[in-house]
Amino acid sequence: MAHRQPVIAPPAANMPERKRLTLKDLAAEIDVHYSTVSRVMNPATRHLVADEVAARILQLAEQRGFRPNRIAAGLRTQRSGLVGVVLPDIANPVFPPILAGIESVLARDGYVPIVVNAGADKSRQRFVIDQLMGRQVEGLVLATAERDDPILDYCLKLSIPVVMVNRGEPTGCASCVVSDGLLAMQLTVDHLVKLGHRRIGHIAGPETTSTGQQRREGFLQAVKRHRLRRDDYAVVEAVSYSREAGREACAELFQALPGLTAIAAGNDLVAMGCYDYLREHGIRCPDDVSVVGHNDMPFVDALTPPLTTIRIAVHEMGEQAATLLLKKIGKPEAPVVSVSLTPELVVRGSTAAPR
Amino acid sequence: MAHRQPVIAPPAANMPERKRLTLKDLAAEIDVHYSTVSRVMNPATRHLVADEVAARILQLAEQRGFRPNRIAAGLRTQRSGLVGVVLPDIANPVFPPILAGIESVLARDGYVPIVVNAGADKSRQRFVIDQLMGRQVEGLVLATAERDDPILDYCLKLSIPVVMVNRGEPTGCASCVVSDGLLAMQLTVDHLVKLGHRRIGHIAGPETTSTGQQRREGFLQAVKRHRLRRDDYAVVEAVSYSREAGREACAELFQALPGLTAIAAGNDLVAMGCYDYLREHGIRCPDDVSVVGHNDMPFVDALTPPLTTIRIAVHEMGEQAATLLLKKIGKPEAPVVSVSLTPELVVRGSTAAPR
DNA sequence: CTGAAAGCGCTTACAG
DNA sequence: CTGAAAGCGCTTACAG
Repeated sequence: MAHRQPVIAPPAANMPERKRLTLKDLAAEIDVHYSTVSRVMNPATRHLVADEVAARILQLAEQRGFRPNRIAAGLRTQRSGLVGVVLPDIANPVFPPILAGIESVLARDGYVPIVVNAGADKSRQRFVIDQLMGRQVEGLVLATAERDDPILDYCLKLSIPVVMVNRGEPTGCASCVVSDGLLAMQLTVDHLVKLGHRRIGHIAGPETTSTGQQRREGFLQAVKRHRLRRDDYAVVEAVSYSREAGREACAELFQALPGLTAIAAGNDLVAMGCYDYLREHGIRCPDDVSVVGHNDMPFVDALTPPLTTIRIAVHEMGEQAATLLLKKIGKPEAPVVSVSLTPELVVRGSTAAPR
Repeated sequence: MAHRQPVIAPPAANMPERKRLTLKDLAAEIDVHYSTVSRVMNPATRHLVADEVAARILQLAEQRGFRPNRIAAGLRTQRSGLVGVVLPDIANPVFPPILAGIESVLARDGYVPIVVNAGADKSRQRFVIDQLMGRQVEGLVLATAERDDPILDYCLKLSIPVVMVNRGEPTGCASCVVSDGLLAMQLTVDHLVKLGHRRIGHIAGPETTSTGQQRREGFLQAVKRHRLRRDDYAVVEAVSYSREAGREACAELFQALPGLTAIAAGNDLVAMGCYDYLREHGIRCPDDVSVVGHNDMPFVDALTPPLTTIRIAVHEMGEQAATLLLKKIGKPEAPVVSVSLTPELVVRGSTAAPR
């Protein structure tokens, strides 16, 4: 039912058919050269102009609502003020806050992000990056990184500043900012063990992602540190970070580790898949099995039971990524830096002592 | 714990320190005029060039990875290929899919969105729009619209193509695409009445939003159509679309309409606030009170009980908005159009017959 | 079919 | 302190 309503008023013939103003337009009005106006509009060169003249120009510009054309300026200065942000899937709730973080620090330096949803397909990602390059972005934030990602090589070959966010790449060829997955799993397992659990499964994220790998590693380190016996823990891999994959992996995990009392899920979506499985099989959480998530997505506190999970510093992640990128843009020989943000365990209702 | 790792390899001195290629660079290599290369790079003018020459140029361009500078082209053609998207809050889960929808249709025409998080403050929104204007955006998608929004006037004065999304503005000065709130509430109340409810409350969104207003209106129409008695329904207003405001408004509603058996919430967040209130007061849902949300946000099916709600065509909303905007950009005298998308009731576990 | 030229709106040495 | 000029990388009439 898409109903249309007709035009209310015909386009007024005398509408302010304003061609956008230019330096020349303003200059003509005050009878100075347009280069003078240019100097005044840029705070950094303003001091080159007599105060009185500058004031007059500024006032006129304000009054006319003049905004210098950044595209023209960018062409001349070879700086577009644009940064590309490549996302695998904007609908994933981790990304909005990361984006907000990125945007907030870019804005401080007059940069603006172009956000593109590139999906998981590498050739599509490459296409999208080409587009971005055509638009003269000065740098790229990649949230799509995988192990041995060809896209990263591609960017490096393009010699464009890049930073990876959320997922890293262990090669040290480009900066990245991630949440510390080793520590996260450490916190998770510590919590579970302290509650008394001795038989714990982990549902890992895909091995192609750095997060999946690192959390798996962290889990393994943690159970060993607690001297769990080989046959008292197990890891299965979810084919993707999704609820459905979580449900399936949960079934597998019960096969692999019968009698388990706790699950460390690869992320919150996977944890929700565990909830689904448990409910279907009449297994109560946390009474029979405890579940811990990862990410602290919005509203996981409203699940039943409220999900115990790892909170990652997602806004901060975006800020750091943008900061690093800006630094790299300003100084291409800036060192490659790998930032690892400290996560935090949020204990809610999905974990309890085993029976 | 932000640990830094040193540079792995020093920047190779012989790195492809590639200045970005230009038309002239390519032209020089094949010994044609750069205007010829320009004609070839643009599919629309390609036919002007001899096939053999065109093929050679295309091949070289491909080989060199040449991407024409869209900034320069934009300056020359006065078309930036940029569209601004102004969001009140990107963290709100309605927006990501809208954004995805917008982006997908923009991409078809070679446009790209610049997304800015402008918050709810009008002067900040104006600032952000000024920024976007400076970047020569060709049009604006506003997701921030309110009743009598001064920002809309501002855009109109700027005479830049605008379309509003998610929230509308009844003045008919600019196109908008929204979900049909009247129908939504109709569906909601029909469902509740059919279950046997006769004492129904509505928690409306803020009156400053078109959605809040329209849904309230829809609720009122629907209860009247069902001939509910004046004292068998009530409306209270939540100060914002948030869980906390929902919880507070829910308390008020129980004051205003004691013995109510069903709540039509202004949106899912508000519905979650109702869940909170009910739980705190030992009122069971749906046994004692049924709750219906609005939006079908991700994961509300995982709440306990799974939320009955109104699904809005959120991706489609973005697509339509972008389509309308592109049309307006191409033809400024295009009529103002108001698109209203049909919502759908999704029945889950939070509604049942009253006891 | 191809080249030469003008110009989009800026910035920024270079003179004066 | 201000002006005049060149040039960023394109597109597109205009000639030929």
